[in-house]
Amino acid sequence: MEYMQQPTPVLRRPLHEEAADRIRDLIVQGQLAPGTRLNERLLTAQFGLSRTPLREAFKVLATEGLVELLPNRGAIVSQIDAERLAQTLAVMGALEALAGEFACLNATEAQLNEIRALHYEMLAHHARGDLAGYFKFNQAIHLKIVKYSGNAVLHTTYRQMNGYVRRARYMANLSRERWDAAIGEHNEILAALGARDAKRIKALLSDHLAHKLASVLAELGRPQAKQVA
Amino acid sequence: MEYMQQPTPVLRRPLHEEAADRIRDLIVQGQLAPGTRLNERLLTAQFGLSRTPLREAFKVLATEGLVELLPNRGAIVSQIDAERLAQTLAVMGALEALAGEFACLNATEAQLNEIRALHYEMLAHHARGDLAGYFKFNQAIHLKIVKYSGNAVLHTTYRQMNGYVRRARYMANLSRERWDAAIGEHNEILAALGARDAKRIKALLSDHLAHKLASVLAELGRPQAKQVA
DNA sequence: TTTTTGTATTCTGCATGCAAAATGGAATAC
DNA sequence: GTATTCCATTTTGCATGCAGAATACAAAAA
Repeated sequence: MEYMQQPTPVLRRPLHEEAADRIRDLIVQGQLAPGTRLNERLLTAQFGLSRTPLREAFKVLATEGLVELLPNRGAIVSQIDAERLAQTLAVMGALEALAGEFACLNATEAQLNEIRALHYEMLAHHARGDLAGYFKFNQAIHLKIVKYSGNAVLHTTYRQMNGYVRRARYMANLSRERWDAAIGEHNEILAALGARDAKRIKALLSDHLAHKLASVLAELGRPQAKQVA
Repeated sequence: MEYMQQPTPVLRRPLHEEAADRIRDLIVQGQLAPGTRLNERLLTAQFGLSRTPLREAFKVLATEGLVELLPNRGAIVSQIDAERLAQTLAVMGALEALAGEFACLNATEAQLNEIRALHYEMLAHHARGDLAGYFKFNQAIHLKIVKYSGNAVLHTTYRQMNGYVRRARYMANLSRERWDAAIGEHNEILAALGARDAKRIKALLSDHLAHKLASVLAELGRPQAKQVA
């Protein structure tokens, strides 16, 4: 026979990937707080695998910046450093502005409608004063814009940085003014997307993320001297 | 006694880091061509370590995108995909434009002088028609600008992408016109840096990288349909 | 009490072992 | 000649073993 059997969809994923995904989720969701030690014995027992793939997962997560490897003292969940947070948000701003441009050019109408749906969900949560719900849909919108840019490198990079930033939970005391302003900005962003106005969306997203950064910096009390963010 | 002995500078680095660094260099320098299989037995023999840290290094390099892990078939040097290359260059453009702004604000005069020195070295190689020498100093200048932005996240991200891109060696047949134009752009960039003109350097770097991208796309024959780069 | 020292235990970093999968031919069938 | 089957060898993925570093903690000293 000369036909090929397609390589079995996903019979089994490598254990180190499985482990990395599970730990990553625990970290990003906040179940594993910054500074928490990642005890190998406990985690191998919890995940039902051996130390080898677990330790491989540690290395992957360290490369992503979610975990810190201390020589001879194992791995801890990386601390949320105010300066690094600010720097990351600055970079995310540039990335998302670029993503917005591409999304204007490449996104299908169906994809824009997905974003519109999320937008109205978000408005609903804002109207109710539900910050957590707002936050969730807000995140989803930003991620969709980046995804529909069609640039996979951009998407991967952005998501990784978002994983670091999400842990900060700085939104907890978002002021009402800033919240309302953000909603206004989102309305404009949606309009620009619908109009496929790349220049405008770039400017809007750039400003939107700059405001977000400013509000985070205010929250943190501007601990850094230089303006690298 | 209550004094602390400082934690020994670097008595020994973890083996997986050592291995990752060595393999990364081999890949970025082009000694290990895209598609090359990374045989564990050979590499452990060559590096004088066991499979465990070597395989950890593979996972790190896979996370960085330099290596691809094929289930049950080990690791290969990742292929240079034209689309991914274009997407990466687009992202690097946005990153470097941002870096330029920060560098204008943060770089010391001494740091600018370093960049000036590299610039003149580059001009010398251009004058001699030495493409390899030009390429080397051109790279160095761009990396310095990103470094002196003072944004470590930006720097790390940019360097990682640069590692992927460098392997393409697309500069091999840079046209004389484009080369001369690039030199002109670099002169302007240097002037804007010296003048600490953030707005201008952002525009200049954005254009400069867009031109670079265009020249690479021309080289590759524009294989992608959508404009995601 | 507070600090220091000694020691048992735990944990990490790396090497090695083992089963399953993949690879490379040689022999066979078409 | 080309394609298929079989088997030996290699290679991978993961588990386990072992030495040394780190940690915890009790006893001794200040």
